[in-house]
Amino acid sequence: MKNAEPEKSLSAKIADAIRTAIVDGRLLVGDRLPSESELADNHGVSRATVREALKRLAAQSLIRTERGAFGGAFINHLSYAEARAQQVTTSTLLLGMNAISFQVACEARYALERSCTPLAAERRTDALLNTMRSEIDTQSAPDLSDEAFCASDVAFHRALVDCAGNEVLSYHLAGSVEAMQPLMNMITFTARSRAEIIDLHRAIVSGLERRDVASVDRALATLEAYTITLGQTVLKARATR
Amino acid sequence: MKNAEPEKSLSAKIADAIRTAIVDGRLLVGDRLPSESELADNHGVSRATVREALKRLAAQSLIRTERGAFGGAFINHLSYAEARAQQVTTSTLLLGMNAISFQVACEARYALERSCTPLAAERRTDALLNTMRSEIDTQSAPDLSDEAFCASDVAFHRALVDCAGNEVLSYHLAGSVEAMQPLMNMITFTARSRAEIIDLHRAIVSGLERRDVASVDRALATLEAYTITLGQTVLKARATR
DNA sequence: CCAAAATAATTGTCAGACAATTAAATGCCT
DNA sequence: AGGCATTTAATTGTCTGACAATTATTTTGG
Repeated sequence: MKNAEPEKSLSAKIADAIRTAIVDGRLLVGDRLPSESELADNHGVSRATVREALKRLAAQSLIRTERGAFGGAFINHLSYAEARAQQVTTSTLLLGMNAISFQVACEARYALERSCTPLAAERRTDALLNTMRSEIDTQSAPDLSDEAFCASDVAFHRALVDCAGNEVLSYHLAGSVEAMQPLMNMITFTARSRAEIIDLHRAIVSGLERRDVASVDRALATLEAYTITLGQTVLKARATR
Repeated sequence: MKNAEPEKSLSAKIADAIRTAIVDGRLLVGDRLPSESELADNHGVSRATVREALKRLAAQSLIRTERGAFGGAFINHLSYAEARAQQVTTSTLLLGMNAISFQVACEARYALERSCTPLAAERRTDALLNTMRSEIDTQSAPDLSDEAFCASDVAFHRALVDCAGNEVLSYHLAGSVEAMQPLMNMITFTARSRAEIIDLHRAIVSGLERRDVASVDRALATLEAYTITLGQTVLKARATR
């Protein structure tokens, strides 16, 4: 039986070896890898090949490199911000490249978002409620562009998610909420539809304030249905164009 | 005001430029990038630098490269499998590196998982229910290792998530479910605790079969509470060791 | 003792070369 | 003309050696 694998390049193999060592815990945060020259000798390849492998790992935020004496490649501490950025990129591309129906994407996003309402109602802080109110104000400006409206919408929902007071949850939801933005940007929001959305946003804030889980959930369900309707309208208009 | 950025390398800048073009849709799936030599000329850098940039993009599955005449770097179609693999890696590392309490991770995971029960009850298929039953059988083997038990547990929950019949939802939940496995592997499952978990798994399958959302949700809530209890027991035992 | 300069280690970049791979073009034979 | 083998050209993969840039440490000079 021959090799079924599509013959990875040396740099890919070396990157895989190091990545596995990191994920398995054989290399710990802060550990320094050998210098590029040493790695090249160890693996019997040139320094250029080692560098390509290290750049692959750096692209995944697994390592960072420092120049100068006693510099080198260090196992990176993966912060929430980095992890979130990567997840948003991946999710955005996945949605953008796979001809996913607006409805399916929307369904997933609101299903996930509604999962945090019980925690959010319990733990919401005044600071986050104020953030949400401030975004509602932004959204109410009559001369706002559709893109700015969507951006504020994302900020509003991020604050909602953050209300759950669970960083891990916020991290996971970041991808599902932010990756929707390009799809949302395709929608032309009329004054009427903006008003509807803003009303629902107000209902969400009010529900959280009163710790009324059911009303928040209801508002989100209505928002989901309304958003899907808007999406379908856009698609229909586009089809007959 | 000086540059606040920590002086990115040329290869990072070039990678960023191409990545932005992909995310913004200026480069579409299947498009071919210029050859490495052309890119080097265009950007006024050496081929080695361009290659490092391309390897960064390849590490994120944004491009693939083909050798030979008319080969080159092509904008990759990001499949669900690739996106999921990346998300699992990122989530696993995030959980492994951030001293996240077992409780917080568990809370997030079950909150997300419970979000798909309504859809799962509505759309569950016989095939997936059988998968879940088969995993329950696996889990019931008395001589199963803890690791194998956890692996089967993950497979069970993946099937549950897939019941929702929404690929986007499955993708997002893959990270939260699979990234918990290393944490779960730290738990020593007694015969007693396995029996409890298996009973709850049976309740979940039965609830899905009857399309009884409330009973599935109840079983998941119980499972969450029980898992957190188990985790705390392990931590306590470890602290007094 | 302190500050300035030299030193050494290390990554970042470059230039040029050659090997390996692969699609297309060419040539040859029937 | 058609099919098969060979050549060609384009392109990525890898290697080598060099030099620039950066930075902690060491040395030197006052």
